[in-house]
Amino acid sequence: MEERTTKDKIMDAAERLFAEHGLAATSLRAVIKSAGVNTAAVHYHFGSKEGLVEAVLVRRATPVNKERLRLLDEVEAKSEGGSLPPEAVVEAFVAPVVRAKAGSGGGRGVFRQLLGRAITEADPEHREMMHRIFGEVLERFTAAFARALPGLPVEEIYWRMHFMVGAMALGIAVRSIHLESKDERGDRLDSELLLRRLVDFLSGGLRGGTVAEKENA
Amino acid sequence: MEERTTKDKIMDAAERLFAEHGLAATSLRAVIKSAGVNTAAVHYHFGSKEGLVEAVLVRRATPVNKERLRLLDEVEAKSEGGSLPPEAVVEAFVAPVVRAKAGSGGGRGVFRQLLGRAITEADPEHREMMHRIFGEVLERFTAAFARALPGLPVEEIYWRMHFMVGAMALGIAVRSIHLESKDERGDRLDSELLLRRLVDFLSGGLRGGTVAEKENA
DNA sequence: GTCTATATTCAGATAGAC
DNA sequence: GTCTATCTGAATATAGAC
Repeated sequence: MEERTTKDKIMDAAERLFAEHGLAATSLRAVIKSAGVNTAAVHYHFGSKEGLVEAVLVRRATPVNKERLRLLDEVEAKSEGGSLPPEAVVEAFVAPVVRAKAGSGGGRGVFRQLLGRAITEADPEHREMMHRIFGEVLERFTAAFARALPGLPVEEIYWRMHFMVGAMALGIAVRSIHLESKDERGDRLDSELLLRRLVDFLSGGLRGGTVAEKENA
Repeated sequence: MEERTTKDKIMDAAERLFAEHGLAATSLRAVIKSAGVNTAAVHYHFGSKEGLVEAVLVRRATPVNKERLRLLDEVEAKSEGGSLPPEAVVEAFVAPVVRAKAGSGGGRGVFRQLLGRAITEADPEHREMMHRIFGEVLERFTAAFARALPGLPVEEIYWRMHFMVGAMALGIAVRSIHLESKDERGDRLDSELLLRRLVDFLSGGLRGGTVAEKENA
């Protein structure tokens, strides 16, 4: 199978345009034109624009989530039942997203859009989609953070995971702005630098004091 | 002047709809209908949809930024030329946003949308607008963080401020989901709780180690 | 400053032949 | 599975009377 199917052509074009112009601002017409496929093909293969959006997101998120869980497994294996280093868990959570390669179409751009959506859109349908895509990973990491940070209430962990996601999202967004003049090698190096900065910041945040402690003081 | 002008009616309606459905998803038609004004009034007063968006954002951001600078002035005055406590600077930066009252139309919702936009939209026009609205405040706080965290390179401060903004944005977004069943009193209390959680997390993050330190180790 | 009416463009989605 | 042609609605924006 050398041939890129119509479905793939559509997803590749959509991903590139979503990353570049945003989800809402990208029309199916633009996707169709860019992919060089027939007008009716999108509805035939994906049913609706939302269907296409989800398909594109899932295609990128699947390997990223798999890598996150693989790294977390490694960290847990190394700990041999002892304590988990918070930095290592943070890194397993963040690194696969930051490193998601631009590849053909811009995986990072798609994640940037997706994470931005998590902020702007609060409707139930959208939350369901996010849960389908990230639910399992979030549960696994919530448990891991609970182990890495004994004594921190689960509710606090829940909030801090959201703070982490937000910080990561804006980090990726800002980086995408600073990126235009870089070649692939510079891109790679910048990824690692952003990752180190994020891990430092987030690890420090996770170790911060808690409201409860202050109330008891 | 008891009368709400047409301009105000439009801005109030737009703000409510922007907060509820998002900027892109809100049509001028919906704004016009909700405000009960004439079809051409929006273009007459604001020139375009973008003009309306900016007017709404500026109206909310102005008092918030003023309050941020007032709080920062207080913190700096208290320090009397000595060291600045990072937590106090963080709180001055975050509190006015978290506390922005829903009022008539949902100030917080508008900020949520705006911050989401900061992530999803990377086009130059949009960045210019953000700079017009937040540039001055960001410069003042960059300087304050530099004083509060001596030894931390300016570039690191720059990145950590972005991480803070992202964490704050997702915190506000998640809170807006958990909010529907609360009355005004519960709303107020939750604001303060989220604020404490954010300040704890962000202060911890600011104190985190740096890439440079690790490279020199 | 405000109104009605409308121009113009483009969106998402479908029908039905092949 | 893919094509052409088109429906239906909605978007932003403007013209020109009052």
